[in-house]
Amino acid sequence: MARAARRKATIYDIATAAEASASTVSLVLNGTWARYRIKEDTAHRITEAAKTLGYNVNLTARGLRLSRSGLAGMILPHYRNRFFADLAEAFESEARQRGLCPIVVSTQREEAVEATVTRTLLAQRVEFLFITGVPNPEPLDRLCASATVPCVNIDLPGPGAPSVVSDNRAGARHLTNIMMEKVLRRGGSLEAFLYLGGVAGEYATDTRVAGFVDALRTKDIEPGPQSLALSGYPPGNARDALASYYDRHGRLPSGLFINSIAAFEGAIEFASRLPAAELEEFVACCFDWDPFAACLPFDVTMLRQDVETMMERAFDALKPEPQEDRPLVLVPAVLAGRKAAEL
Amino acid sequence: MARAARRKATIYDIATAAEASASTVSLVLNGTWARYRIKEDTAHRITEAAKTLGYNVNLTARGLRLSRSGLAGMILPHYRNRFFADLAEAFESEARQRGLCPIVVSTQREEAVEATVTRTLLAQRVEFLFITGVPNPEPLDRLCASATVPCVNIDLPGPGAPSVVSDNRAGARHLTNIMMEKVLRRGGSLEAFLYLGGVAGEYATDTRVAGFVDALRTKDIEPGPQSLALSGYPPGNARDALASYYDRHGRLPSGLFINSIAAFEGAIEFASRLPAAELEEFVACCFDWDPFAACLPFDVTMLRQDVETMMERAFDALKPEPQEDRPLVLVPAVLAGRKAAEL
DNA sequence: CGCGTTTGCTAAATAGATTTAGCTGTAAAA
DNA sequence: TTTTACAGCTAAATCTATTTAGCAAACGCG
Repeated sequence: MARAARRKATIYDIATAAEASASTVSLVLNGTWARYRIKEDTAHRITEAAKTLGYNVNLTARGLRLSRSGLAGMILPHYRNRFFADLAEAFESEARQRGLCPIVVSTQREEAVEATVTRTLLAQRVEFLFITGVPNPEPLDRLCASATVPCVNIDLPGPGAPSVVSDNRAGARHLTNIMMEKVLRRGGSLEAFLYLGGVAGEYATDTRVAGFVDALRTKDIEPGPQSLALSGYPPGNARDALASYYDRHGRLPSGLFINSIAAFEGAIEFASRLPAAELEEFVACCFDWDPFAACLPFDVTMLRQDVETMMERAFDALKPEPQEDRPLVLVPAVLAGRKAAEL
Repeated sequence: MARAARRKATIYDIATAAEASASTVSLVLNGTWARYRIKEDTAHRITEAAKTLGYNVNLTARGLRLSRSGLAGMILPHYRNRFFADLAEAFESEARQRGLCPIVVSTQREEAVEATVTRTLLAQRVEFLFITGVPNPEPLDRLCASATVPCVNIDLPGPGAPSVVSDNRAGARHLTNIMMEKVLRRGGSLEAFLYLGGVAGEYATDTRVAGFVDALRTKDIEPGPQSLALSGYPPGNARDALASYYDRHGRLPSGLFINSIAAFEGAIEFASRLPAAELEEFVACCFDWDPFAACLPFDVTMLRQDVETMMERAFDALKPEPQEDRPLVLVPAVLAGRKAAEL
């Protein structure tokens, strides 16, 4: 216990202990010793010494020598919903399978943070960077390009790098179709549909709205601007937008398309204050999944984005041959949760 | 555009471009040049060259030289609930404020993963490691100790390192008191309380159960083993445990104490299949918060663990003087969400 | 002029690993 | 006979940034 807080052991310490050179230690510890025909006895002495000294390789030194950090970077807005949480975990799992150490950093959707975090990750020499949920990834793509670090845009695409996104349009169409069917079966009106949340001009929102409109048009309904409440990300905005709709119409929409889970938080904040009877009269859907949201006391259909496949595609996009022919990869989303089973 | 994919610029490239030595470049780029009386003109030439070459410091090289990686490590089970998600974000924010790059890695509650991830982070030379949600952190604490890397146990404590946890007992007592009051006001029975979820023998569960028991005893009720369904973490287990209680008693418990959000997921899976009337007859609480869970169609009180304060305390525990006098820091949890406002 | 100080900068050591070239001698292949 | 392969290992170069010791020129002062 005497001098417990001494320096960490290095290959030089092992070399001394095992009476060999540092190079030999390196070769042995890297398992390349067979190729370099080092005597089994020597190898054994070295591994023993390493164990005794509690040796742990210094990846900083290795990284410097090899110009490979062994780090895989990803930035995302936050972890507070299942989409990003699952995305982060899928990323970690894929990175680890490839022998890389994942670094995931959240940026709270702040442009300044996005830029500084990207710069830091590039300075840490991450071997590539996944950029998730950034409305305009182009400046970040440029930063990566100037550092010659490959990157992929996820969820929100950009022209500066290969991009992987959910098939928003098809998914939204599907969700809307399901809502329409349900409303028709109840004898409700398709005219009173509302799209809630998201940001106009942003790829994900625009493509989902397009799918929503696609579906309604098949029933000869042309949703006007009053059917679109693109209130942004903050839950409070969605709550207020829904409250305002309720005030204007004296009731909830017959079909509510919720852009994403953040808007859902706001919607439910308002809706849960209404009498139970009113909730039974409407149908909702959300382009995201959450286990609790799926159990709320009204009819809600949720779509789960296929984050595992998205991650696989993102790693594919890193491969040597740049797939110039398909810089934008669409991944279908899947129905999820309790209500999905009933369909 | 000719030779775009060349090597990244180093201080040597800048030295060549600015006709100075690498040392001067380093001094200038680190802002220490005033102290080393380097001419303003030289400094200017160097910063210009750095900008032109798109220089970005190599933190791997710096880390090797300084024996400081600038990395802050944390492991946690997953990101899929607000507790861990918020913890991760609080950690990132605190780490960044200290000029460190946060590395958070999830371990899926698998011991093997916990060990290998810890080893990897130590090899990356993180400056310290926060160990979160690990039932038995001791082996990991030992790994850190043998690498002379400070660590802190969070959420689940251990004797091997300073620990920071929520004040589970006081929080559980508080929640139970609230439930008892509500049940009494409704004229219900305090005998039919159930504690659901958690793992017997695990610190968090045991201390929460203790608080639950504390509160009931003040009303002269001694909860027996039939009042404790410590079904573990998987939501499915909690669902089945609650279903089994329902089968045996023909109704839900009058007061349901849910150990954590994971068990809540299972509970709601079962409960949401019951008729609405049954849900109105019972009261629940949970030692965790979730925005959707708080809006479910029955009376639920949620406690939010104060992750921001927990993180502050964890960083405090890193300070030079080891606070041997209080190796276990208790952080009070706070009532949260919609129902909290009604109290 | 001589001695000491200040200015402005650089050479060299250092951090901990990886990898290539090479040491010396023998035996097999060309 | 010459070349090559092999044995088992090590010295030395390399990766990039930091930091200290110290050099040369200019300057000050009596």
